[in-house]
Amino acid sequence: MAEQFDLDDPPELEARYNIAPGQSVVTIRTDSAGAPRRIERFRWGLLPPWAEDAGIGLRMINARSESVALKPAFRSAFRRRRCLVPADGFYEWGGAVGSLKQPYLFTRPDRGLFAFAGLFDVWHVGAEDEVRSSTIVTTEANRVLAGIHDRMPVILHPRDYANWLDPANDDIDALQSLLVPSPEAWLERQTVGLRVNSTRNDDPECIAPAPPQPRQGELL
DNA sequence: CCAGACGTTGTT
DNA sequence: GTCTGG
DNA sequence: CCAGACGTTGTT
DNA sequence: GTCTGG
Repeated sequence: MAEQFDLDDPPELEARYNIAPGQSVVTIRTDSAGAPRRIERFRWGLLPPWAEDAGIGLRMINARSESVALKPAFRSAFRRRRCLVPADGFYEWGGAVGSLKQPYLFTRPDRGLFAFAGLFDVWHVGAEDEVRSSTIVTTEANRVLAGIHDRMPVILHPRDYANWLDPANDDIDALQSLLVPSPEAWLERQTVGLRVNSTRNDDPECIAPAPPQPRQGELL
């Protein structure tokens, strides 16, 4: 689960529209400030070395910025194994629509890429095999999320990528100070269809605007 | 000291 | 591994 | 995160 | 309610 790519010969990464916890995400990290950055796929859901089974990771898909420096599950990864998780959108779920939840898509206004603050870890299975996994740091939501959800993933400013990635950076306070809600201008919100709620749907239709809701009294 | 947890989200 | 609770 | 299953004996 | 699968 640590497929690695050559940055001098960048791969065509398949587009994903609906990534479930436990599936792989693309990550960027580096061994040192001077070393080349690596693109790798890590399993989403942090598996600390002491995990007894891979199921632990499914409960570690996010790490709270407020406590990430102290929690046993994340502390060492926060100190020494930080990464970026590039994406051009994320979903959050708002109130119920009948028995289902309404998903919303958040993107940059220009639909460009951003980078989540991520952590990774290495879980050893026996002497040979290992699983590399990652988690995404969350923080208080900004106003673009208002009324939908009170948490959001941390989106790093590009000028902070190098500091975040440098494994030798041990300025915990400075690192922690990066884990804040993004400026509102970085994101816009769009209502998308309920098909996002099933991770079996992973295609461009997931990010299409939601079909208009027929209202009561309206003819079909 | 040993044993047991180690997490987030959202809900009641 | 490391922290918390007892 | 959300959706969907969650169970055994014994057989239409 | 809680666990599993995606």
